[in-house]
Amino acid sequence: MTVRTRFAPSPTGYLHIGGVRTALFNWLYAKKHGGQFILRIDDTDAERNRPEALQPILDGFQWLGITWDEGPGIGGPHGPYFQAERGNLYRDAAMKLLESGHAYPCYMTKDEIDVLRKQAESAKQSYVHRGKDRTLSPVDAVRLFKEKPASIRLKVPENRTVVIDDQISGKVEVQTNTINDPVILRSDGSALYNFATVVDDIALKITHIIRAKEHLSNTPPQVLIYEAMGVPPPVFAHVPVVNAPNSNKKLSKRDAHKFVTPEVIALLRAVHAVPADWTDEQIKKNETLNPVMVEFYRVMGYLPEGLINYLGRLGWSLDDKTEIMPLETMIANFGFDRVNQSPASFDPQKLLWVAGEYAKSAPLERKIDGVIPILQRAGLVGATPDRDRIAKVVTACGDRLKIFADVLNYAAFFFRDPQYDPKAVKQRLHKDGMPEALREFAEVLKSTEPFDVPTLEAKLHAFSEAKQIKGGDLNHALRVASTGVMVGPGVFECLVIFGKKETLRRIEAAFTLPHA
RNA sequence: GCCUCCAUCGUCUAGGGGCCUAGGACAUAGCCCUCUCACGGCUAAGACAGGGGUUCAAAUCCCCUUGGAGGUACCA
Repeated sequence: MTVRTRFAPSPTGYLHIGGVRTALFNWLYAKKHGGQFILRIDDTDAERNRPEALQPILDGFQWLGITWDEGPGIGGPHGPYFQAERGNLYRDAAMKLLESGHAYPCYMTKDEIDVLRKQAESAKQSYVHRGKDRTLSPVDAVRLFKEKPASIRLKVPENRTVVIDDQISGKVEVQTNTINDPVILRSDGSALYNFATVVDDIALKITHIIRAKEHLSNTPPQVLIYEAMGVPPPVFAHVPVVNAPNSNKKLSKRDAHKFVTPEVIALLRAVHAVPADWTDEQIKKNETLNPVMVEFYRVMGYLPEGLINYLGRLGWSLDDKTEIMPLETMIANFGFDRVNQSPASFDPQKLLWVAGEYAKSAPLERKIDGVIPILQRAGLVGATPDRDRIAKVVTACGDRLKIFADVLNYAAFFFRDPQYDPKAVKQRLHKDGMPEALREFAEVLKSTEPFDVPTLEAKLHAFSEAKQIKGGDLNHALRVASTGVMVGPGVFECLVIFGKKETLRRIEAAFTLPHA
């Protein structure tokens, strides 16, 4: 039997980090066993879903390389893959359960149920719903339902223990006496999640249900539905949830705005991810550009493999020391035995480190491609950028580029005039004797040939030795004069990229800077 | 309230009775490298929630307490 796993996102317009991690585990498990990964769209909740909100989710998966074997865009033998289009299947399944005596139409009103619930509460007992119509014979139930439609509830068997052999949580036992007769079909004929998901998982021949731990308590009623439908339940694996950074609270969409800190806002503005005239409040309200969503990392220039690697290691481990591993290793070794039982906090700092590790080994062309849109958004290069020059800049930046947005921190001055940092000017450029030394060294630069790193380096050494000044000081002054800031790639690398003429122009311009 | 699940450094984790005076990684601090920053190297600090058992031996098994999470919907 081939392994079939699935992920069922709601089309909400954005892809949540926690959801991606769950999807990834499903995908890894399917890949590892040569099976299929299915994407099913959970769009039954009409109020919450907007049809146009599906594309960003598909785009997110595509960016990450999480491919699906059946689902939106490609179809498959068990479609449709949109739950909203499967309503009749749910109704048919519910009718079958009615006919087989596993379900009943519940004619009790909300008020009646409330009275019972209150009674139970005042007696300090928990209320477990058992509709009074559950004793109807199947024939009567069907007849009655046809005459007078109502919600349909599953008949939960009495005095039994439902055992779930969860691949991650272990054996979980629940007494049926604590489970309400769940509504499986609303009085308007639409299906409830617990029912729709089981009907679909059966139809799609899902063999392994890998989902977030929060669904563990949904599982016993679902197992009962499988039973009522006469189908053996699939294997369950409930993955612990992803918590917010440094927190023991679930990373949720609801709290997403909390992660849009002043630093994040500054970051988003820096990479021009949001229109310049947006207020902080508007940025906070934006749902997609938020550190809880994958789109944020795409915009900031994270390598998708890095995100995958990080997410794969969140709640799962290969061994006692491996942090960075190629996807093939992850696929070859993924298993429930090494998935943790407790929640894991999402750590943006560690993600950044992982991203940096991937950036180190990324091919130059990839980095150029990654950096261009960011430079374009910042208005630093045009529609047809000079790839050769960007290649030089990216090479000069080296390991400093952990994410592509870093290009703005380290290399913006290559694409515009220096913006002089007052502190740098004061400390480095206007240090005692430096302006004079720099002026003399500029003369040396004029005659420097070839204008390359070794020659420049040798000239500076010779000059500072002859003038009895610290090479470092001259170096710093040269950096500030030509780049405006204290940090960046090696000075000589910068000068070579500028070229002699531009270098001299920048130094000359720096002499006009006022003293503090 | 009731039901279910969870509990090792700030964070991600290794650990499934003796290899543990608890290992690795991120972050933090210091030193080294160095023209700055980043990278790299070295070092430091930092955890078995508490209490009972079981055992010659417990981070590891059992129980209780505490803490946390999720559920308890004609939400998903």
